[in-house]
Amino acid sequence: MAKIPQATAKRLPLYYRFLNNLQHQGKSRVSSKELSEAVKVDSATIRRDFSYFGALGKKGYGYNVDYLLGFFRKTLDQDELTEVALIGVGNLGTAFLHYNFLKNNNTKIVMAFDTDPEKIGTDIGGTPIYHIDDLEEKLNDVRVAILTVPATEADAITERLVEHGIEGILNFTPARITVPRHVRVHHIDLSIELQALVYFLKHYPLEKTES
Amino acid sequence: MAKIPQATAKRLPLYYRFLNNLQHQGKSRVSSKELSEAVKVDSATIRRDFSYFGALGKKGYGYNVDYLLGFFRKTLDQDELTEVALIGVGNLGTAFLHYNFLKNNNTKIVMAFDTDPEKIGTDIGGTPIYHIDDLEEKLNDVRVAILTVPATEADAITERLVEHGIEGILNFTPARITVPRHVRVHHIDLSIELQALVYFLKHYPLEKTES
DNA sequence: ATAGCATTGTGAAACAACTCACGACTTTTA
DNA sequence: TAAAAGTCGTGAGTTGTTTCACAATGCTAT
Repeated sequence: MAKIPQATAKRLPLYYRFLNNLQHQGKSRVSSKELSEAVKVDSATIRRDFSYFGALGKKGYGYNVDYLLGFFRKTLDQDELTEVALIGVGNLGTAFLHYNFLKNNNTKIVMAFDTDPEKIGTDIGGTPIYHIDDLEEKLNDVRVAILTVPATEADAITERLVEHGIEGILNFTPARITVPRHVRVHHIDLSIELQALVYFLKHYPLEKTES
Repeated sequence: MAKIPQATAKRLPLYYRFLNNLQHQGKSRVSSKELSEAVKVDSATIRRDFSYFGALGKKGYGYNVDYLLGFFRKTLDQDELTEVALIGVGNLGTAFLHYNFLKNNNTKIVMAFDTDPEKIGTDIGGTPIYHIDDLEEKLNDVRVAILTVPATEADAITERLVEHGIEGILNFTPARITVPRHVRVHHIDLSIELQALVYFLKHYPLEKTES
């Protein structure tokens, strides 16, 4: 399968989720136009995105929901479960643990780590919480971590994760962590997101007109 | 001031924060190369970003931290405080309320809303929590909202926010909310971010080499 | 002073993503 | 069966962003 643009890849889970909803509603067909309105992505972009996987639709008809969904399930490895570790069970971490039950997910948080003795040994939503000291012992072959610790801890823990052979980190701390090139890091910086929104509001006025 | 590329605008808060750190450390000069290593952005990109604001550096020397910082302070409206309302005081919402105290921020959450009677009337980190029924009464001229409610509530609350004249929404629900064109919405979908990371890990192998 | 070094600022090229617009084909309607 | 309507898939153009690479210039050391 040829390489898909990254921008497209980021939209796939969105499409997948919506198609799932449609299927549950019993809808069997959908057009790029309908999809567009629901997920707020231009219909031409949606058609282009789908076209990277071949001709999935029928002219004059649209897309068959079941077929499309089956296709995405394979493509997104929706069958295969990726195990994830959560580091840092503060408010943000806890939010993730509750999120965990979200359907249509090929990922599962299978363990969490913290230092708070109140939390160690308990579980949240079925996910056990271990002491961070036991990281190496418990981690086994988990390859993906969500980092929701205080920024000051980020570097030290990253180093341990890398040492253990982690492959991907979803970093919610403001620290820009340093990793070897074979480790993929996605940064989500909540403070920056808010500041960026505010900046755009002030400097990039939107149209005055209606929805 | 001419329009700055959006990609650049999103990086400004990052630069700003790091420069602030440098200043606190007493450093008075910095090069694009150093900056690059710290924030993980290519040094040419940093120079290009800065160049949109004019010639801020000195060849052969780098940038003066104080000067640069002063410049950004103005540019990012760092003096002006933007008030923000938080809708939904679950785990994620609570995380934001604790975040609130983050320095170097031109934004402040000044009120929060929920339906849980346990929470109404209390405050978290100094931010009062009101009942969502009182949204219109309390909101006053707050123009920006962070939406951390269950997905099922997203549309109804969005409508009320829009009706009240909100200008920007940072949406953490998986729902793709519908708003008039003059309202700016940024979506942050935690589940999608995780799935995208996993997808990239499987389909976009990184170099084997060292950091 | 002067030589050598470091670093910026930017033109131009490369890359990535989005959007338009339309031909081709299918479905629907009458 | 024929005409009309709907929708995909995509070539080509557009826009936005990153990166290269180097001349210009100021800094540092002696």
